[in-house]
Amino acid sequence: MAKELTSRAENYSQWYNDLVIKADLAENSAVRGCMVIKPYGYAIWEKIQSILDKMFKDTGHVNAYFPLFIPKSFFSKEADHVEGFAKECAVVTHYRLKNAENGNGIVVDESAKLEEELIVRPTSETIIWNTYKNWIQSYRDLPILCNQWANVVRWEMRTRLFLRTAEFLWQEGHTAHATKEEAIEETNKMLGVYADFAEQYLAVPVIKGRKTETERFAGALDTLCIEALMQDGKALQAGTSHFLGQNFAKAFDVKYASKEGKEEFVWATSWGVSTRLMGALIMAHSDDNGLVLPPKLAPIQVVIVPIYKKEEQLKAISEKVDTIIEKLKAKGISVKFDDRDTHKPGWKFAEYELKGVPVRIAMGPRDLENGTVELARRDTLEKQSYQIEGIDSVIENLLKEIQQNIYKKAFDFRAMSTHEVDTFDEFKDVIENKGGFVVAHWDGTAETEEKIKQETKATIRCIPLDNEQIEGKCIYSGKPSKERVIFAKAY
RNA sequence: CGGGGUAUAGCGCAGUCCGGUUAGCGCACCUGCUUUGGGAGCAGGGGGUCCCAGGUUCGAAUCCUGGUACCCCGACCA
Repeated sequence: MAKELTSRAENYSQWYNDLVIKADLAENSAVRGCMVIKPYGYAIWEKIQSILDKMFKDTGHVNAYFPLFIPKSFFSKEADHVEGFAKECAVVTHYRLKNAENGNGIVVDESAKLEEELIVRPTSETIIWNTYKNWIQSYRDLPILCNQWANVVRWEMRTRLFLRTAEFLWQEGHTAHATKEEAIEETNKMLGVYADFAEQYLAVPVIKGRKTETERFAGALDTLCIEALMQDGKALQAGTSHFLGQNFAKAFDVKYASKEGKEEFVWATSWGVSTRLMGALIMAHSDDNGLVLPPKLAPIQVVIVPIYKKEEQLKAISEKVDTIIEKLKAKGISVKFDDRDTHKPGWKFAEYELKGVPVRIAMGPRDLENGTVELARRDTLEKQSYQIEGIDSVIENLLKEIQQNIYKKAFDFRAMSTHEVDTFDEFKDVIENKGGFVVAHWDGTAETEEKIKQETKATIRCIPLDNEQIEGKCIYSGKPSKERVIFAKAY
């Protein structure tokens, strides 16, 4: 399988696509640019959802739901916002079909044209702020801390499973605050939640940073992000948290009466992560044997494969396995006993490796005699025999160790793939030949950023939040710079 | 929207240039026997609108005309 995955893969993106499909995560749908998330892939998404949802609630947020369709007029109220999204919107123009007069199938009924077109949401700021207008009168109504789990549609030119699909699943938080300070604090807080999630659950190290003006969200005053590095040396924006200032409050006329009795515009934030996180998960950890899932997100943490010749052997194995399953479940570990006789053990081994199951238990006649099982860990592919007695604790610890090891591996890879450069020649060389994060001085202008992008295809991923302030010279213009920023080619 | 490519079984492909047996191969699928500690072996079997429409021809997967869909590279983007 390893050979099959790589030999057919002409490049990294082909490898990625093969992996997604073979690991049974997702496939292209009949609809252009959309994907079908298959049960195994969706189980991972559900894990991501449930953990994030708890983190949101622990930070005082509640869930709500807003409409899929946005009247066109709403959408155009914030100038930057419409500018940023206009080119990728799906538009609903009619509400009825009819039989074609020539008897050839179904056509759009032209008499059912909508007075005002509806936009399928590419993001929900406008419809939500139009709603918040009715919810907010006084400082007593603030803050509003809402999140919604939803699908959105962005009519992208080019798509790739999980990384960029025309329709994707995400969560979008939309908060309203009385003061600028509070909104900025919220923006930072949620970026922290995302970073914690990425590092502790996805086991993907991320850099918390600030987008440059050109990379900023359409309509935001400040966009914070977490940037991750994939194994092919390209960067992936894994989540964003925006400080929207009063832009949307002004566009939708959302004011509140302050304690002092003054009328003030509300301050806003929005933040989101999407099914793209699954792309990050896949590209950060997988190897040629398939997916490598961090135990905290694996739908199946332990799979048990019996090895037997006769029915009696399977029976004997099943009895032993039952007690192991019980103990594991008592520790909250999800376990699957695959006793199908339609596939051979070797086939199952390969299959569960492809699916990234962190720990595999094999039990055969040899083990029955010795009172042992064989444990195999997915991250290192190492195998070792253990006594059945106390195996639940061994596995519990092993899962923790795998979680840490996967993170460490990704962390070391990023450290190894991060290069500081001081000249543009060096910069071009690293971007071209090594990839990864390139840390360099930049003069702070959009012109320089644009020129570097045109010449190298590398963009400024972010300006790290905790960035050390060191004087230097811009690698491109030679003008003074007060800090280094992170460049990379990105997905 | 520019440049390139592809369309043949569930998947991956050969055949097309140079028209001519019953359209073929690998994987997958079904049956049987032997197997089962790393994707088993042998034997047999099923499965086709050769993208669509028209044309040329005794004869078209193959040639001609028109259309459609998808993929890759750019531009755009979470």
